[in-house]
Amino acid sequence: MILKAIVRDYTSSGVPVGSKALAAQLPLHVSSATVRNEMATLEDLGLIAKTHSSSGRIPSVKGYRYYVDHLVQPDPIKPNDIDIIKSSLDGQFLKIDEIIETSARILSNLTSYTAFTLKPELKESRLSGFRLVPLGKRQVMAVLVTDNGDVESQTFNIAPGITGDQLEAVVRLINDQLVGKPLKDVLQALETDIPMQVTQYLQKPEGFLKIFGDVLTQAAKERFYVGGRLNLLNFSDANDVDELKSLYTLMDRTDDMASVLGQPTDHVQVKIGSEITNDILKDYSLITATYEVGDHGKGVIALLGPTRMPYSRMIGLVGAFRQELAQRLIDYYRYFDQ
Amino acid sequence: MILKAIVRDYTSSGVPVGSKALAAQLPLHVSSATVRNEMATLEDLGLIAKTHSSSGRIPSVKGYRYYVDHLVQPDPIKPNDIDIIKSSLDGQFLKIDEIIETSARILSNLTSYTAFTLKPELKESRLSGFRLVPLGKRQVMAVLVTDNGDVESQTFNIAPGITGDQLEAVVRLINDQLVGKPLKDVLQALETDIPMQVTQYLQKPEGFLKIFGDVLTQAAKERFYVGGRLNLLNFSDANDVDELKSLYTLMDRTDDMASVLGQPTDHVQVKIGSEITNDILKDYSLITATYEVGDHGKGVIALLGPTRMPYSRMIGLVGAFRQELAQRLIDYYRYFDQ
DNA sequence: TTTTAGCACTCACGTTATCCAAGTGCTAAG
DNA sequence: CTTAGCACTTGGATAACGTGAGTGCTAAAA
Repeated sequence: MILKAIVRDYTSSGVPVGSKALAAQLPLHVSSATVRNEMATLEDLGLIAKTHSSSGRIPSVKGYRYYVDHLVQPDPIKPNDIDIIKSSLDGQFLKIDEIIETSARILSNLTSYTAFTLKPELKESRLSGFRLVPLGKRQVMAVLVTDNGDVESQTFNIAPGITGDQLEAVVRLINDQLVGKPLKDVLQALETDIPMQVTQYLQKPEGFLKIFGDVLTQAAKERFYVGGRLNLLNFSDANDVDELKSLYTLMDRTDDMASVLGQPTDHVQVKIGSEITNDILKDYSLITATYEVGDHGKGVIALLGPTRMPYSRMIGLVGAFRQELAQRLIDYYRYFDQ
Repeated sequence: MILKAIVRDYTSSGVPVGSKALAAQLPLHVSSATVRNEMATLEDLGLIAKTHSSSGRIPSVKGYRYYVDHLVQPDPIKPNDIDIIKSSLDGQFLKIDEIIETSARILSNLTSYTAFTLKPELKESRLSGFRLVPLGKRQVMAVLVTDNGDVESQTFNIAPGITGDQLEAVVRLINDQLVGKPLKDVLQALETDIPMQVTQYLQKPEGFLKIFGDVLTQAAKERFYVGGRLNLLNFSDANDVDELKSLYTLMDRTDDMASVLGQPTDHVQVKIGSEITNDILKDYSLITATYEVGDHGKGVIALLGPTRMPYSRMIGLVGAFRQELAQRLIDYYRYFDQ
């Protein structure tokens, strides 16, 4: 009960909490001396710590962990919040990416933290088609489609002397050889076999290979959205510019972030401080959750905030949001699939 | 001479400069008392100011202005810098946008400030083609091309019940009625005539209209790139989070930034502090320059830094860069145009 | 055995005092 | 017109001090 009160107090006030204030607030009426004794025990257990020898206590990572695992009860979501979520997700979306991106924004607005969303994915995607669409005299658009329904495109200019026939031959080559293969394999083929084969049709294949590689890596990337980047400025207690910089840099490295999020196993999962694999985030906490979209796979939402975040509220919020989002996406697919 | 020395000193040290240090440094050998007298005059003229009653002097906006207009001589660019520029621009680019984007990055790296680049433009662009490319069962890609060579595309899902014929009819409608018109006019037509006409072919035209509107506004936007956003953290002396936030927000508002940059008339132009139209930037300085790409129009590069930036170096750098970039683009066009 | 009152002790933090270096304006002499 | 001299101002760094919130420990009470 005391640990719970300490966590609640500290996360809401940010000030180390002392025995007296605690005693006054507890449902039990015991004196501050009693509380002090208990606190000493909690400290021995490593659940709380002092900032200096005569300060109040703050929860340690272990303390937060225990709180989250055994004590916290998620706040029921406020009607107001659920309204905001519902109405924000209510728009007319013509592609899932829009919904996912909007989700990151909603979640960050609601919490004043930074939110991440990953598009639902069935499995590792495979190449299902590649095309070159001529647009003008020299302009061509490369379009790549995966079996997950992701589309990636890039326009580029082609060097003079290359004919439409040549391009068609190359496109045929790609489609014949690579359709159906996982993108990873295709990327690898691009390093090995493909260049040689393309030389049959193009004298200088570099341009084409570059563009093909670009759309390919683009498509192979996780569909990853960030909302509320600027909120980092609020709660990054460090005025340390360098730390902020590396944080921002990290958030733009899709791969790193994807590995930080991992594939959460639980519905809602909390990683606290040093539990996060990435060192840069060792003073933050991360709430991750999956959302499942029927047979269209599952995605991830996540929330990054200070270690001393109000967990009960945030866990409740993320829990509610994952359900709303899943529902919204199921509706989306129901409409377009049929 | 004294003003010049004050600006040079202050921009490099950041500390208000006093009469004694100044006297020691000047090519003339006069005493500090003399310098003090002159400084009093400069202050009366409003060219320099004190931070407090017994402090050294710092240049005022007016002082910087005078310095930039009459005293500064741009540093010749360092061989090292020119190498960096040349080699960074030397890559294999298949589209101008890549070059422009890279430029922003180079410029920001070189200066540790924040850089902006605008793609060269001939004039206001006009719609030169619109297409819908079917990709899968329900997926369609909308592609819009302007006469400036800009391509904008979006994929989206179409509601069941819409046939290929219907879409083709709509595409024909768009192309018949709107090709050749300035994008602005097209955007306006989208508010007025078009919706009604589209209803002839689609019962629920909202989806299509949304996507068409999206690619259209996207294409109508200035092609605008920012490099070194994070550098703002270095020199924003304000630890004021809110100010930083509004700065970042501003930089993402393409329209606002475009209006801040204006269409510079001179080759290299300097706007200091409150001279910048936007209030948020009143404590910063902006160096803008145009670069001309033969008959492919002209673009803008810009550098945002603190008011106390080393102008001579920055002006020299931007001047050199605009030429390198122009040359690089001319080469680019020469290769792909022929 | 558990709880409590009492008390000496610790430490961060805000306030105040003090000193110092760097600078200024002004006056009178060169 | 320039300069030496001097009294005066100011921000910033450092130390001294008091205060309040908190602690641990001991001994008495429950």
